[in-house]
Amino acid sequence: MDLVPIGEAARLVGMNASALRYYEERGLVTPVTRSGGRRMYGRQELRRLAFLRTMQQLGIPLDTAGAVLDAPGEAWRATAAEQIDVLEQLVNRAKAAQWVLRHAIECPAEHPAVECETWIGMVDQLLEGYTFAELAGKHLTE
Amino acid sequence: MDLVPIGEAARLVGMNASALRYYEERGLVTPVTRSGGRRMYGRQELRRLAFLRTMQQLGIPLDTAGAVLDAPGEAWRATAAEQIDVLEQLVNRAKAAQWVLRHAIECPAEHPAVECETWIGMVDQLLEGYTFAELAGKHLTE
DNA sequence: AAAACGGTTCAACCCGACTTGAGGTCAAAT
DNA sequence: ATTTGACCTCAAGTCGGGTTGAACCGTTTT
Repeated sequence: MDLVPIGEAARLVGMNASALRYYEERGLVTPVTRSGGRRMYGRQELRRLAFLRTMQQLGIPLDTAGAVLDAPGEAWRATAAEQIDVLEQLVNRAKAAQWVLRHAIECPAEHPAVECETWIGMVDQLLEGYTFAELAGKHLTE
Repeated sequence: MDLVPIGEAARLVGMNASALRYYEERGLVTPVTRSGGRRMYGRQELRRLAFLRTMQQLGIPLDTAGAVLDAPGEAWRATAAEQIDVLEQLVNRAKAAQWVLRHAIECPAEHPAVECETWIGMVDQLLEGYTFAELAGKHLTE
């Protein structure tokens, strides 16, 4: 079965052993067995860890990610679908932020944030579409 | 100039007023002026807030995002370039996570995480490339 | 004139996600 | 035989990013 102890498991998934104990405490990943009190992890557990870590790094709360893995019956499908949307928005925002930054580093201006019209327009667009649609309206219409 | 007080500014950028005070305390965004003790924000400040908020939501620490806006001289260009890379990785991971989830919700298996070979293969790939390259080697080679 | 509204300060608290430290166990290497 | 290394538990601490609450201050509506 090729079971690995906590230190090795942690190394394999790129986390600290303390984090694995913490995940266990949270009920997210339980070692498949214990040999002489020591936690032993199998493939299945490493996969869970890797999945959870990936989602966590993307800003998905651990409990939400855990629900995709463990929600009873068909419930997990709904959670998974929601997370696809969350990730979609993440990707869009990240790309928008990249456009802004890419422009900035190519910009001849001393500092785009204050001098460059293109930067300014891009940042204003970053805002539009999320909560900021009113900017052009009520206030601040130069 | 169209200055707005803190509550309106917060509403426009989709944050709480308390967060704007906190950003000020951190030295990230200072109201352009105060009128009778009250913070007043202009366009420039709203843009800073929106940029910072966007970066923060993507997992970029506030200080790092602030450095893009304020690093002296040309230093900000290097920080910006780094953040483009960070965001690139973010996008790749998010897409990988989406693939896994998309497959999962289409999968006929009771629960992909335990039953579906495709899911398993995808999660294993999530790991490869980040710290997990050794999985196929040393341990756990079934 | 008094209540409501939106602002102010400051200190304290909260939350998620861990990490750290003290004190102990056990097996293998020196 | 003892030291080293990896593990154990449990309580407490840390860090980023805020929020909350108390006590207060000016307008402006009722």
